[in-house]
Amino acid sequence: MSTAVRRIAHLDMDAFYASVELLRYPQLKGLPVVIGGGRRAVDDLLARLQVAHPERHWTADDLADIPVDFFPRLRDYVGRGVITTATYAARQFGVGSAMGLMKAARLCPQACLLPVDFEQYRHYSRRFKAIITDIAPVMEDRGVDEVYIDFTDVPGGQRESGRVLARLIQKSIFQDTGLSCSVGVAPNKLLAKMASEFDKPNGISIIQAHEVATKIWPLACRNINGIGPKADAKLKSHGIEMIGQLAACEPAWLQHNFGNKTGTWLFDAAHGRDERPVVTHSEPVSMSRETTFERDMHAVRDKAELGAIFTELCQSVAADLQRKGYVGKTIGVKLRFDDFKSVTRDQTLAFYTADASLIRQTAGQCLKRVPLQRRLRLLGVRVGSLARAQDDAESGQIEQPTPKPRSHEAIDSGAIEPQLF
DNA sequence: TCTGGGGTCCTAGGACCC
DNA sequence: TCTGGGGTCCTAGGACCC
Repeated sequence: MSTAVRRIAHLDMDAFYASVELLRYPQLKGLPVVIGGGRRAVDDLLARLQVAHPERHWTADDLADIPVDFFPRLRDYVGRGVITTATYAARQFGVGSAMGLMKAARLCPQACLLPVDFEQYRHYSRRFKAIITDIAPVMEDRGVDEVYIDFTDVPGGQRESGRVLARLIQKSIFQDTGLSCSVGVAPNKLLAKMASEFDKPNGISIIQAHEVATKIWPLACRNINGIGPKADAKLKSHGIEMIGQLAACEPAWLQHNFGNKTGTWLFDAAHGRDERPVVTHSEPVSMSRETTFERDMHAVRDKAELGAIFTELCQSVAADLQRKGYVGKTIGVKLRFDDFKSVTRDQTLAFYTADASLIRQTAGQCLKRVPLQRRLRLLGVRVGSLARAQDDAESGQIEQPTPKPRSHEAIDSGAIEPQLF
């Protein structure tokens, strides 16, 4: 087998959505630009255009023709959207991903606001990934703007500890798309991911196995992919702020305080140990659709509107399943209330389906098990326990009539009210 | 001025079966 | 009648990631 040193790269596109938008609107280069707001931002934008240029009827398809001086500004936005991404110029103002647009508007009112165009981002995503696999075929998809690449057995993958190959990939992507990315190369995914953050944008960073103490231990624990806000806060409550401190903990103490599995993982991660392979293919586990309403909805007063949205969500999930060739048998709903608390309910059928009306019917049963006193801000529909549609047909498990739910005290007792759907 | 949408994985309790 | 474990499936919630 290979005697080569294991070298894993993590490649992260730089401000991906924003950079794609700047390809389309180069006149915005260097200006603070924020992307987000969803459908609402598109509608606002079109409304502005319609007022400014009434001689033409503007639709979402016309956005590429938007006149330079009519980019909407953050200060004009009203609504409950969040920022999906922001250009580096906008980040200077403290504006960033997941921040509410209203808050961002106070920090940087002059920032341009662009609607999210996932079609376009997916297009560029496919392009840069195709360039990578042409050069280095063992690639793991980590979403629209990130991948892991196994350099170990790629010709040239060992030169300068991977730097030469990283540079080649970086250049090839830029030449084809005009987009830049940052790459980290290390002995494993955990370290590679951290390395790619070291020199952004357009950087290449190498971490060698012996450099964990010097390059990783001085970093905050939060930099470990997998330590989120909760785990970080808990570590801090024990006085553990830096990865070096985590590495110095007794494994037994970590296991006692964080559970066997997490404790072991924390210790290994702090020492830069990670044996996970680069996974080139994976099957989806679930598909879902959800929507946050423009305003909080009342189960009774907005019954008709909610019902229509609910049906639409079921139809969307069904369409997604059918388009991608999957069927599922666990149907579920998700609700978020005005106090931001969420609940889920699901039900597993005795057979697989991708049928919109059956999903709607089953999801409706789930919904009946949720107390609906509070107002709703979000409704979602999920289908899990997926199987490929063909496999399912071959095994003769295609839709059968009556779904057989397990015991449902709440439904049977009729205790839940007000009832909907 | 509150906080999107689409996912994965883990935990934990209960049902149910052997 | 009382006593076990072990294994799997289902459900609900939560942490985390992009």
